[in-house]
Amino acid sequence: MASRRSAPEPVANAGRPTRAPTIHDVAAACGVAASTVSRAFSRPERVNAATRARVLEIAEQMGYRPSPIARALPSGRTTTLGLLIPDVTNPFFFNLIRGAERQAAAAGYTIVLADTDESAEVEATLVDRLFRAVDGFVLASSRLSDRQLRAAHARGPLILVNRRVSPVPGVVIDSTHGLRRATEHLVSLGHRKIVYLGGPRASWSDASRWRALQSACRRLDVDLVRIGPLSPTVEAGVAAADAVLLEEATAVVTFNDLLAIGVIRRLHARGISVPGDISVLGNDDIFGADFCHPPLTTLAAPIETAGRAAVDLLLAALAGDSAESRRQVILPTRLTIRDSTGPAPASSDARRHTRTPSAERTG
Amino acid sequence: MASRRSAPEPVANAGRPTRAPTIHDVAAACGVAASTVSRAFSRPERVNAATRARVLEIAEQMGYRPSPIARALPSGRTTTLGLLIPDVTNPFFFNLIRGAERQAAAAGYTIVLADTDESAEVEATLVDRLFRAVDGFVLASSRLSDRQLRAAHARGPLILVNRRVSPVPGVVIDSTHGLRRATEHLVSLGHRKIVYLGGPRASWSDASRWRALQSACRRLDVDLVRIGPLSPTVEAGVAAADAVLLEEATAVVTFNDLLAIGVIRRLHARGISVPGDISVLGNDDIFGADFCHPPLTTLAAPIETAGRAAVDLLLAALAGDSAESRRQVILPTRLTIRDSTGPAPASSDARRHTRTPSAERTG
DNA sequence: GTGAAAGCGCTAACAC
DNA sequence: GTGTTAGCGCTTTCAC
Repeated sequence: MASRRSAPEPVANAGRPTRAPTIHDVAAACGVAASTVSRAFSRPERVNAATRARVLEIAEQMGYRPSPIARALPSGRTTTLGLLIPDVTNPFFFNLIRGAERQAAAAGYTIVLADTDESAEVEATLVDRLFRAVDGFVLASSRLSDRQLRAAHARGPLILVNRRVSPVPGVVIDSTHGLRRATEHLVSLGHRKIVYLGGPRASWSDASRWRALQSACRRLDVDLVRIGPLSPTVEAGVAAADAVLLEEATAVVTFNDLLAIGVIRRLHARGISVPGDISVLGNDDIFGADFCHPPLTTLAAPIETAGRAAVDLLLAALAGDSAESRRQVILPTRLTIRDSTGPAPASSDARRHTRTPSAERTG
Repeated sequence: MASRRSAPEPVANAGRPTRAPTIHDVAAACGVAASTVSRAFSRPERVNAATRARVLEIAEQMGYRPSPIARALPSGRTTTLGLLIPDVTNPFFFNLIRGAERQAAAAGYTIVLADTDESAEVEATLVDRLFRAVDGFVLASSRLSDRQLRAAHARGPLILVNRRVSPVPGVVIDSTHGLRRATEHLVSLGHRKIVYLGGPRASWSDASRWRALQSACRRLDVDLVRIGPLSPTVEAGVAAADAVLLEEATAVVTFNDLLAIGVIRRLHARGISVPGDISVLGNDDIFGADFCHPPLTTLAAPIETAGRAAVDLLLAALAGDSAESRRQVILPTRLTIRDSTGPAPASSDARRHTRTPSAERTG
């Protein structure tokens, strides 16, 4: 927003800003060198208390504000962190953004937010473009390849969220334990066959959840089938619900809550009761999971904590704390039982709705 | 993320980045002057096609990326837009952020996102701090005073969302018409007394909605009382529900959907039916308004469009289009009828729940 | 069409 | 403790 040329007189020409005062203007007004003004702001302890006070006061009077741009050029530090998200409107990321933003702000850093539109190509372009403009990156649910991520990490500080690529530091939400609890929960309710509604193809979380669910189901000897990959949206859930019915399962676990909400909506529309006929279990516990109908049983993911932790790791890396910055933070999920899961229907009931799918589809 | 000193050799020292190649490195490798390399990137038409091609190719090979910081210093342009939001976790703003982000990205701009934590002071500090780091601001639901906003506008490009302060350009969502429709809707259902649950004290939208509701109620001769100011959250809605009952109204209109969801939750907990005993009408149509229980009748606000429009105005201002950049965009809301509003109960019923509030409160 | 040179506003040695 | 002097990597006149 800097304009140029004109002198820094306090002319009130609204809209057409006058040149903002620089360090030199302040220096001249104070009768000191520019470097002293610089120090008064960035290294206050290295300047005489009296002169510092005078400099600060006059600077304040003149309306002087240090230019972050000019400051960043010689120092190499922008006090800015890049946060890349596949889809800013996915509610899953809201609290991630919040956590990251809060933690960054607390440390005097500003967040540059960009949406990669679920595209590896866009993501790569953004990393390239922002590389010199930020001190480091937090990449949430990155769609880049392992190779690309390692290369980016070699170029500068980089933290991954929900992705694990050695040796890049990161924070992952581990659903392994939670999905075992979830499976036990379903089995205890009499469910013997589960459908998993998978997430996006390139999603690390999806792969990880699928593996965890497979292992839990094997151990507990329950049938498991997978449908997907699916876009992690309500609409995709609506569209997948009919396929779920064809599988003749009594329970469905979804990659995320959005899919779960979509499935429930479609099942309701078809007159199928949740959890009476089919139990639905989500993942993430997003905003709304507690007030949808029925309230969703889901694996709560501590995503705000993850955002905070990612920024902490990044700040540690920037501070040169190599031990801390090599860490992998693992956050567990927590099974949150609400009303979308219930006892499996007696087997005849369970199948009534799915035995004649073609007839029902026309309804 | 620039490091310094070391030569730009392609050493594979992971984590410790080598100095990134500059325009001078490329120039040397091409046997041209640095200014030619500069032009090849920023003014391609002013350089011979052949040399341009060579420069671009060698630059690509060397992995050269222009530094946005260094570029911004002499040019004064950062190709970055500041977006300030009172609360990034408020779902109302999600689509605003999306709209702004998409529109900015399409024009090659990057969004710097900051959360003002609903505080005028934090907001003022952020504007100050980011002023020289961005080309302009979009302030959503600003908590600053009119005076502060005019001053900021005089310093540089600034667009307001959901706030109207002449002569600062902006986009507002006008609920006047929508609230009249909403009131008619309620009156047609037999409601004669409405409670309005107000939003934050400093909210322009709240004042505007209150005025619109007053005028609609006066015209239609229905009783209207106001409760608030309230924080625009589910929790505040829960907490305000009991006070609503004391007013012996049959309908409640809330500043936003979050409050509506909170009110409904508390009413349910008390065994009061929505819309059987009381109708609830929200504002905004946020994510979740369609799948909460009962689905919310609400005034849908085109907030993503607002985000897009705000960035458009800002880009116009940056392009020096003074006509366009002085515009006020007004976006209407749309009454979306779902299931949280219904016929007013017969008057004896309507009062049963509120006549003995102290007795009920203990239950 | 291309090069040389002078900054943009600040930081960071290095003297004094 | 403070001033002097170089830059940081790029853009931008101004010559040629």
